[in-house]
Amino acid sequence: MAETGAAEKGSAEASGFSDMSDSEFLDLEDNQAPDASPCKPGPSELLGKDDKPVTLQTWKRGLALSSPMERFQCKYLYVTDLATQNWCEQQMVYGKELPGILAPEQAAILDTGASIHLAKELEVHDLVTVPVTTKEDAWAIKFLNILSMIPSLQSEGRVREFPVFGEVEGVLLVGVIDELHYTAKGELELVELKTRRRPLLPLEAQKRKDCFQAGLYKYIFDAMVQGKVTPAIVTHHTKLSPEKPLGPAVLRHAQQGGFSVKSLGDLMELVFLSLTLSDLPVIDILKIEYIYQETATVLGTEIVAFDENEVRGQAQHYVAYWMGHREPQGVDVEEAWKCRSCNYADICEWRKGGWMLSSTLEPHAKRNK
DNA sequence: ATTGCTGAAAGG
Repeated sequence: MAETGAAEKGSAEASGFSDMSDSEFLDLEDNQAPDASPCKPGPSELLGKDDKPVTLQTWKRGLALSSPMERFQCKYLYVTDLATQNWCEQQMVYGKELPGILAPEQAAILDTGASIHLAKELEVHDLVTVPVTTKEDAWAIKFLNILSMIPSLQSEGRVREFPVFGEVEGVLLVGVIDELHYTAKGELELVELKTRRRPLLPLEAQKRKDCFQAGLYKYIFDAMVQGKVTPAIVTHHTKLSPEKPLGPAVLRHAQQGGFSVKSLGDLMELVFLSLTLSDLPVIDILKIEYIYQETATVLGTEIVAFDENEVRGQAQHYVAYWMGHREPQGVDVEEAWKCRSCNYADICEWRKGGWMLSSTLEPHAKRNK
């Protein structure tokens, strides 16, 4: 009785999925662990929580292999993984190693943000619960969502929670764009909504992280509509089986949406064609909106200047950690204030050794002051 | 194959 589930977000007008209850979806959200991630927790997972003993091979796979990508057993990364890395890479790593230790008040803030995002989404989509058992099913839902959203965007001019995926510096990056819409001028605008607990403008570090996140979305979305994200690339990273039969609920759903596909491979080809032949432009404008959670007041808006080389350069730096090309690093001394709100501050190796040491061993800086 | 598997983002 696999209780796996996925929520399909479809436009009511475009696909006629309007009459399904969303209560099931909400229950699903409540039961979800806060730190879901495409990576297994790593070492702690290998200590044999079921009856099976830890084999030498498993041990080696878990600990001796070089790259974090392998150690955490990830096939892909989330866009938010890299964004979190931008905030503090060391904190992101601890988050992967020791998941699920979030302070209650932090969790509450995230929860409120998630609710506001969901409410926004419900303004333009209906949520449909589709039971899935395999990862092929789960990806099929993602693809069906794209297939229904493209015509929605082109006819109604707006979609929310648009799935994106693409190869960035050798790894597959997966994410969801908050909102895409056409402006009055006919430009395609991405909106990244950020809700805030306090009615204050975001600090530079916050903006930097959010701009990077938005930039990554554009980088991936543009690649998708330009035909650079092929079914072969996706299957290569995810190890999906294009010929594996899809679950009955997923097949039924595809039919209801008017898509005659018999396999995941068909579906991927269809998505590829739809992305490249629907006259979708690249994203023209990147906008970040900061909203006060309590009153829904807009605190600030950032229009991000997209610099492809800049985004790719940053991505390259973060991916280098995942590939095992370099050790993780924490924040610079100037940003040590971030540690105040970090759950891992007291165990942080970077704090113990790294910056504290390097800052006291800077003879020139000391003497010149 | 003994060899599996993953909603992304939620904010600081």
